[in-house]
Amino acid sequence: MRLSTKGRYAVMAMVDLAKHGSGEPISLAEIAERQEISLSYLEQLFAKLRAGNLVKSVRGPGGGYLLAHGADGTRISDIILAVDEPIRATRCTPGAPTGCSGNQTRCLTHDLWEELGNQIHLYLSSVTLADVCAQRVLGRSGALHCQVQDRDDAASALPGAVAAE
Amino acid sequence: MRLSTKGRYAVMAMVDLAKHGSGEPISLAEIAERQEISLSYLEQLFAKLRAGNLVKSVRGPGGGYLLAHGADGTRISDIILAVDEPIRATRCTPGAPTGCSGNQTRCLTHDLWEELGNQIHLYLSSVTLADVCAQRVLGRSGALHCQVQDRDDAASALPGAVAAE
DNA sequence: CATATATCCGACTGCCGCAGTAGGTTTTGG
DNA sequence: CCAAAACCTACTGCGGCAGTCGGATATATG
Repeated sequence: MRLSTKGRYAVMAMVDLAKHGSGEPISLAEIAERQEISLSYLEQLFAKLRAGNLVKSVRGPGGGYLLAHGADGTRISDIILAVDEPIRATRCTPGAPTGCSGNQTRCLTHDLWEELGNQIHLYLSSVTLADVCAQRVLGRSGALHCQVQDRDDAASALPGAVAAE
Repeated sequence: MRLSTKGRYAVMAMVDLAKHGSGEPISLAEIAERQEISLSYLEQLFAKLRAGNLVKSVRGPGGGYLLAHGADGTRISDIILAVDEPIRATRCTPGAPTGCSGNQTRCLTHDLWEELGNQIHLYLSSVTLADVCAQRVLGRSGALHCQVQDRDDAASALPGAVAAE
C-alpha cells in the first residue's frame, strides 16, 4: 500500500464528509473550502472513491456526495487503496529471470517488506471514519507494544516528522 | 518516516553486509553485484549510512564497510531514517497561520497519521539486521492482532501488492 | 424553458525526488 | 609506483503528485 499525501487528502475529505454529512449530500465545494484543497483536485479524488464504491453521488443543484457505507463501514485502508495506485511490486516479481530463487538476501528483505505492509494494512483497516471522528485513534499504549514491550527504548526516540509518502 | 525504494535498497545492502561481513570489511563492489544495485548509487547511500553512524569505512585496497554496531545493534528504522530525508511535515505546522486550531477535521486526521507513523516506527525499530538474516520477521500472528482480534475480517483481504514508496 | 448548481471528464503543467550516470580525488595496501 | 577501494560533486531522465483549465452532462428551482 502506497502512503502519500494524496491518500491523506482523500482521508481528510472523507472524514469531513463523515463529520458534516448526515443524510443529505455534501458538495465538494464545501469540503474544498473547509479542508483547503483545490476543488478540481478533490474531483479527481472523488472520482476514484466513487469507482471504489466508497461514496455515492447526487447530481444537480443541492447534490453532492454521501458515504456509501456510513462512517462505521468505511475503513481508512479502503480509502487509501482506492486513491493511490497499487505501486510496482517489491521488484522480485514471481517467476522473473533474476527472481527470488538463487539470490537469497533479496528475499529475506522481501519478507520484511511484506510483513511491514501487513502491519500497515492491519492498522489502517482497524480504523474507521467513525473512529477518527470520535478521536478513537488509539494512543501509544495499544497496538504493537505487546511485541516490543521487552525492548529497551521503543517508546523513546519517536521520529520527528512521521509520515510516509 | 518516509518509505521509498531508496530505503529498501539501503536495507538490502545492509542485510547483505550483515550476512557476508564478519570481521573484515566488505567492498561496495561485492554488494553491488550481489544485490544488483549500481555501485555509484550504493556509494551515495553509504555516505548517508556513514553520516548516520551505522557503518564504518576502511579505505584503500582490501577496504570496504563494516557494521558500526553489529547485526544485533542495527535496527531497520535507523537505516531508513538515515537514508530517506525526513519529509515535509503533516502540513499543519505548529503555529502556522492556518494551523490546527479552528479547523477541527484537519487535526483529527493529524492524530491518525501520527499514530500510523508511530506504528510503522515501532515495528521497524523492533526488527534488527540479525532478525532479517535469521528470517525472524514475525509471521502474521504477532503484532497488531492483540488490538484487532475482535474485528470481523482483519485477517482476510490482505492487500495484493503491499509496499510503500 | 432557462438557469444556476452541481457532478463528471480529459488534457495539460510545474515541480520534486528517485534512480542512475559520469568523472573525478583521496587514501592505502602490495 | 600502482591499483583498489572509499569518497565527493554534479548532472540527467523519468514518473507521480498537486494543481489548473475548459468544458460536458445532469437536475432541482424559478
